[in-house]
Amino acid sequence: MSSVIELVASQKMPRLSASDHVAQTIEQAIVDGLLAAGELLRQDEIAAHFQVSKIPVREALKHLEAKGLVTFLRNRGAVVASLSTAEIDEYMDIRALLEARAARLSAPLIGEPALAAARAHLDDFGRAANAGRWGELNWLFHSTLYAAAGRPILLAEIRSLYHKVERYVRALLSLRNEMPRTQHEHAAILDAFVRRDPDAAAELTRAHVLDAGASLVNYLNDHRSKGGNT
Amino acid sequence: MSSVIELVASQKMPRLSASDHVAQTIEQAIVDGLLAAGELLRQDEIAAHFQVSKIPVREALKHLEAKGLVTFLRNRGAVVASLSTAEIDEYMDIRALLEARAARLSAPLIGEPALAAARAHLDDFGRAANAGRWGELNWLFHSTLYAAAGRPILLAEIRSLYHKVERYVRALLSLRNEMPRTQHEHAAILDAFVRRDPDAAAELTRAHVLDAGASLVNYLNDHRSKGGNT
DNA sequence: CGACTTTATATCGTATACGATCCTCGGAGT
DNA sequence: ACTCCGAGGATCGTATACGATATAAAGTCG
Repeated sequence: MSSVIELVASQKMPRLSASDHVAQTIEQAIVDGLLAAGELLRQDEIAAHFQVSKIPVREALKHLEAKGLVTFLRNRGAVVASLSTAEIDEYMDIRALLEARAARLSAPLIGEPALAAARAHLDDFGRAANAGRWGELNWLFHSTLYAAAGRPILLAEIRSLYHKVERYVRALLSLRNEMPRTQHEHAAILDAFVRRDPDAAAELTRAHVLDAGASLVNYLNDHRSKGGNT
Repeated sequence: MSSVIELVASQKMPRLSASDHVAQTIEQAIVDGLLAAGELLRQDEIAAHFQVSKIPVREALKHLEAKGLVTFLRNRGAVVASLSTAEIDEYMDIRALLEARAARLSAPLIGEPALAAARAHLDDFGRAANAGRWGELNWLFHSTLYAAAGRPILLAEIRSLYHKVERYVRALLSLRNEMPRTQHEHAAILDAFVRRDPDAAAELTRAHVLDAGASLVNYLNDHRSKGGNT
C-alpha cells in the first residue's frame, strides 16, 4: 500500500461518533464554566454549531444528564445543572473521603517518576495565570499522586465528583485569593508522599479537600440570594 | 370543569418520556440480572418490544452508558457492561467507605419510626424467597437506616454504586447460602443504630460491606476462567 | 382598564428514511 | 482441504420530517 493511503488512514477521523464528540465538548464547556448554571441548552442551536442534526445532540445531553451535569425539563429542554450549597457540601465531603482513601493507598507505593511529575505540576500550578489552566494542573497534580494506588475505578469516581464541582471551585479561585493556602497544602501533601507516609498523606488530603469545601460553601452562602439554590 | 375531565387528567400518563420509560425498564432488567453481562442489546428489537422507534431507545442506552451499566461498541451497538473481579472489589471498597460514613452520620439522628421500618424490612428479608425480592429488601433496610443522615447526594451515590454490583451480589446469594451470616450482621447493625452508637454503626456497616465484597470476589475468582474478566 | 381566553410561534420529542459499517457465508485460488 | 476474498444482508448512526407541548402575544369580556 502506498504512503498516501497510510497518510489518509492515519488522519482518518478521531474515531469518535458525532454524539460522543458533542458530549465531550459540551462537558468541557460546562466544567470550564463557559456555560452558566441554569442556562438553557437549545438543541437546534447546538446542532447548528456542530453542523449535525438534533439526534446526536440529544444523545449527548442524555449522557450528560446521567453524569449529573445537565438536567432535562419535560418538554422544555435541557439546562446546565446547578447545585445548591448543601449539595456542593455533600460532594466535597464525599471527595474528601475518597481522595483520602486514594492517598492512603498510593503513598506507600509511589515511585520517583510520579513524584517528579507531581512536583512539576505543582510548579506549573504556581505559575499558572488563569483559572482554566489552574483547574487542569490541580487535577494533574492530585491524579498523578493517586495513580500509584492502582485503583482505576476509584480514580474515575473521584474525577466524576471533581467534575461536578469544578466550575464552582474555579469561580471561587478567580475571585478570592486562595492560591497561597492551596499551594501550601499541596506542598505538605507532596511531602507526605515523599516520606511514603500513608496516614499523613490521607489526613492532609482529607483536610485539603474539606478546607476547599468549607471555603467554597462560605463564599456561596455570602454571595447567593439569602435562601438561594440556583 | 366536569368530573370526567378531572378523572382523565388524573390518569393522564406517568408523565414519563418514552426515552425515560425505556431507560428505567432496561436499567431494572440489568440490575435484576435478567440481562446477562456482555449480552448485545439490539436497538430494533428493544424498540419493537416497547413499540417505539430506535431514537428513544438509543437515548436510553446513552443514559445507561453514562451510568456505567451499558457499554457502546463503535458501530456494533451496546452490550450490558461487565465487571472484572478487580473492578467489583474496587466498587465494594468504595461502598464500604461511603456506607460507613452514612451510618456514622445517621445513627445519632435516627428516629423510632425509621428504626421500626428497618426492623420490618429485616423481618421481611428473613422470609423472602427469591433473590429479586431479597435485593429490594436489602436496599430498603440499609437506605432506611441511612436516610436520617439527611444526605441525599451521599445516598444517591451509594445507590448508584449498589446498582452496579447488585446483579453479581444477587447471583452469589442465589447460589451460596450466605443468608445466615448476612442476617446476623444486619441485626448487629440495627442494634448499633438502636443504641445510637455512631462508631459501632460505621464499623459494623463497613465490615458488612467488605465481607460481602470479599465473599463475592472469592466466589468469582473460583468460578471464572482463570484470568477471566468476562 | 385589567384579567382571562385564544391564537400564533418556537422548541421539544419521536417516527420514518437512508447511507455507512460490520459480520456472514459462499466461492476462487493455492 | 485450507485460506483468502468479495457479495449479500443485517445493524448501526444520523438526517430529515412531523405531531405535541409550552411560552408569548393578541384579542375579548367583565
